[in-house]
Amino acid sequence: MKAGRPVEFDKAIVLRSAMHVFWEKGFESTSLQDLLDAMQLSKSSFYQAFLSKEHLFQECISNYQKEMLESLKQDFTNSESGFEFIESTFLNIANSMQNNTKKRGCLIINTAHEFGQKNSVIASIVKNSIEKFEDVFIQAIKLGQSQEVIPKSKNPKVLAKYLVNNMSGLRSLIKAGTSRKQLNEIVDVILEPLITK
Amino acid sequence: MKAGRPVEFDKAIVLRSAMHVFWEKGFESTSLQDLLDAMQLSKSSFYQAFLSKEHLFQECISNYQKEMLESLKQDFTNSESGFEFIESTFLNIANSMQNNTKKRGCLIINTAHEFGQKNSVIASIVKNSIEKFEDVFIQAIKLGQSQEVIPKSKNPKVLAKYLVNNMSGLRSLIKAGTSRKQLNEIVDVILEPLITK
DNA sequence: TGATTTATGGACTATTCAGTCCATAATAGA
DNA sequence: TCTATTATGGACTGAATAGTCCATAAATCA
Repeated sequence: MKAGRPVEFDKAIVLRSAMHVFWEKGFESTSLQDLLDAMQLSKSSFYQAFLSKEHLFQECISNYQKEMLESLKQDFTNSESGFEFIESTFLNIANSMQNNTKKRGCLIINTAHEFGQKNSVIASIVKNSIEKFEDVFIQAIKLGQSQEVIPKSKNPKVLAKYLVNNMSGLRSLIKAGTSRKQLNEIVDVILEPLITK
Repeated sequence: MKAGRPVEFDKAIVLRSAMHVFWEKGFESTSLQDLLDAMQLSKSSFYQAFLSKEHLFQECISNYQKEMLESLKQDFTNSESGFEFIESTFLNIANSMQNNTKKRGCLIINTAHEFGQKNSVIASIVKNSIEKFEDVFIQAIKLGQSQEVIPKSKNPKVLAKYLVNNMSGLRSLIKAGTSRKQLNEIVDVILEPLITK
């Protein structure tokens, strides 16, 4: 029935390329040309496939969230201790700054900063993402409680939000140039409310 | 000896106007026209007085830092308890989100996010600012320790960095749309390491 | 008043921006 | 091979960008 010239690129691959550019430079500072170069697409193909820079961005942050969440869940599944999962998640962030590419921080948090509440579609993707991350922490905290490491008096939901708060904070401090050693010292304090009282 | 047409604007006043625009929109998304409108200046006067958009921005964030730091120090001076000063600082942030204008967050943290380490001049202003804020917290923690509220076993420098970390985190969560109630719950947890053990 | 000095308004430039459009290329099915 | 269909390259648009430049305005000093 239908026919037509076939697409010459793999959508998943070019989406990933675009995501990395946005992650590196943010939305506003990424020009269409930056995207076309990274994605190796002509303008026509770009607009045909992604409608606009903003639509593409939405796809990118949704993709990012999906990948990061899966990776976090995987780490959690592989971990036997609720507390140690949380601890290693934070240590990973603190030590990721040695890696230049990781100074980009978290695309979701970056987006929260760049967009705030200005764009409702993007704001809701951000909010939803944060809640998903929280959910993983909630499960880890509950596991830690059942393992008698985290006190049962603590409210898992509140603690999880506190953890997300500190994840965001670390991202900011990394961008501000805080040293790895200092970040690790901070992480020690961050974990205290999980085990005291 | 010298003469010449006198300047028709108050530099401090127009600087403050510019600062508010940058605070609201960030550096990149603020156009020169936005600035000229807010400052009520012609292009010539602008460039004569401020050299470039970037120079102006540097002046603005330096000014912001000065003002905020003075305000924080004032609060500290007016406070009798080291712990209560810290507590009320955090509660203020958590509750500031009701105010629309405060959703702008902290200009220094916003700048850390927007620039990262891309611009060394700006990066060093940001780093310096953060250290100044830390210093106030260090003093407050030491006061709290002498008042037997904060355990003397704690390292004031590390605790102060932890507090800055959480300040940044709160700014992010506010931008991401977290509710006031949730922010207040988070603050309760944030303060725990100051008083336990 | 006239000379000097500085500020200002606004025209101008060159670049970049996101996005459109169309002629053409490349395929599948008949 | 012919037709229908979709993808693509690249020219083009109009708006916005930061920044320059110069003639003129407005003041002081002599």
